[in-house]
Amino acid sequence: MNILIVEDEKRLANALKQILLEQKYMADVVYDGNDALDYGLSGIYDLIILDIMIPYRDGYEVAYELRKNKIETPILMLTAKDAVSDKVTGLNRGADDYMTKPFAPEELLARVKALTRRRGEVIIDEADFGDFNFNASTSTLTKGSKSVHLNFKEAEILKLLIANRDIILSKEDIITKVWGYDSDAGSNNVEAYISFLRRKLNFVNSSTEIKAIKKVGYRLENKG
Amino acid sequence: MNILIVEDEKRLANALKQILLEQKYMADVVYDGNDALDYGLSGIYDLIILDIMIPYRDGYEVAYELRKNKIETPILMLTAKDAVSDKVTGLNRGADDYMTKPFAPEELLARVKALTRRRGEVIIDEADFGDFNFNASTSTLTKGSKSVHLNFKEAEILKLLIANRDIILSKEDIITKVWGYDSDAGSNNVEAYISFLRRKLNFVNSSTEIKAIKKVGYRLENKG
DNA sequence: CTTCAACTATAAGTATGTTCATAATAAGCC
DNA sequence: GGCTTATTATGAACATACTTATAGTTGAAG
Repeated sequence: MNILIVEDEKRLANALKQILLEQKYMADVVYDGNDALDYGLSGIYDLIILDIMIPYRDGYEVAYELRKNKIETPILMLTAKDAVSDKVTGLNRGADDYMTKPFAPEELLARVKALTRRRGEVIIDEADFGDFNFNASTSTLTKGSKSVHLNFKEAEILKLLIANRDIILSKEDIITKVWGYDSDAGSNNVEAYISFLRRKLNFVNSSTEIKAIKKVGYRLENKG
Repeated sequence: MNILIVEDEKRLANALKQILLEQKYMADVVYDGNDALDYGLSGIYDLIILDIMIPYRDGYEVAYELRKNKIETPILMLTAKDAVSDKVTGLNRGADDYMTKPFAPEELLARVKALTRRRGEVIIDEADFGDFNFNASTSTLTKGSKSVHLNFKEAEILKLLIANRDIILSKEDIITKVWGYDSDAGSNNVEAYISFLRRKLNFVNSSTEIKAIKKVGYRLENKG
């Protein structure tokens, strides 16, 4: 899956690329409207993430030109939170969706997923690890007949741990991915949630453990 | 858009049909697994909402048979909340998504929308009424440079009011659609939220009013 | 044994949703 | 028009869920 990121703020552009690469998307980055148009017109992308406030041509114009040239690539527009939104109202008619900055990585990924979903593709977001099952669409952690509901942050962290079962996740990783790239959450926030998660894993009698590797991070481990 | 509802609990089946018809979907209802298969095999549906616990053949079997017969219609499975979910884990591989009962109409509609979305179709959920703009994907109510965030219930009610701009919505309607078909919320719940909404409309200096029609319901009105 | 990272209980903060009591308002009646 | 009554409006209290912050405890490595 190929994604074009159009964003002049380098820090954000890199963060976006990072987030997408980790989810096995391919991502290219350009920093202004002219390049955006060049790259976009190639038609090789499955999605274009397009900031509105960019040099040379703004996002609206890029979207408009692409559509005029019969490029049907889905466009996810990014707007600043304080931007006057009636401008948006009338103008973003080339976009398929948009979101306001700043945003949490998960929100971005959900939208990217929706926009790149192919007909017939399964939505169910259910994962197994060790002896438990985690249903992301209902945020329910189950083992046998026991279930608990996970709240948002617990669920995000558990999903991360499951997705990265083979590598050790650092607290910084977790903060960046769950709290957001510009969050100021501290490491203890992560520790607290890890603690909540362990309690719930324990509650459903799972034999899976969240192992802490000192000074490095966390990893799921399946004792059994 | 054609939807097949497979649900033996009549009350729920009717509620589902109601909800869908109001959103301009076409909906047929059948009450058991045999009929589900007959109807489903016709291939005329864009979506099948399939309860698991139904007479003759359960939902899993229906889904499996459909897929075996090359029917690619998206399937949204319904499960009871207390159903043992590891059964689900292994078996629902014919389904595209599923949700647990009971659910709020909006959750259903969101999933239906996702499953029936066509490539290139716009997701942006933004509505204008009178002088304000409401962005459903960020739950933001805006007029000019002023914005407020609406919480879930406020947003749902406002969406309802906008969508039904020409008719008067009764409190019962609102309860059914926002709180759910089996909710026991009272009319004052609605009144309270209407009050919150008016305060927020006022905060952004909108000249739009939520007009109360005594003994009947509410309607948006655009003074200006 | 000491030290530092990790752990966890608990409290405080924030957002949301519900309920209750009372105030305001409109409609019907004299 | 005033009076009565039913309905709606609203502030405040209450309840709950989630998140963050504080601080003391535990435990492993050196």
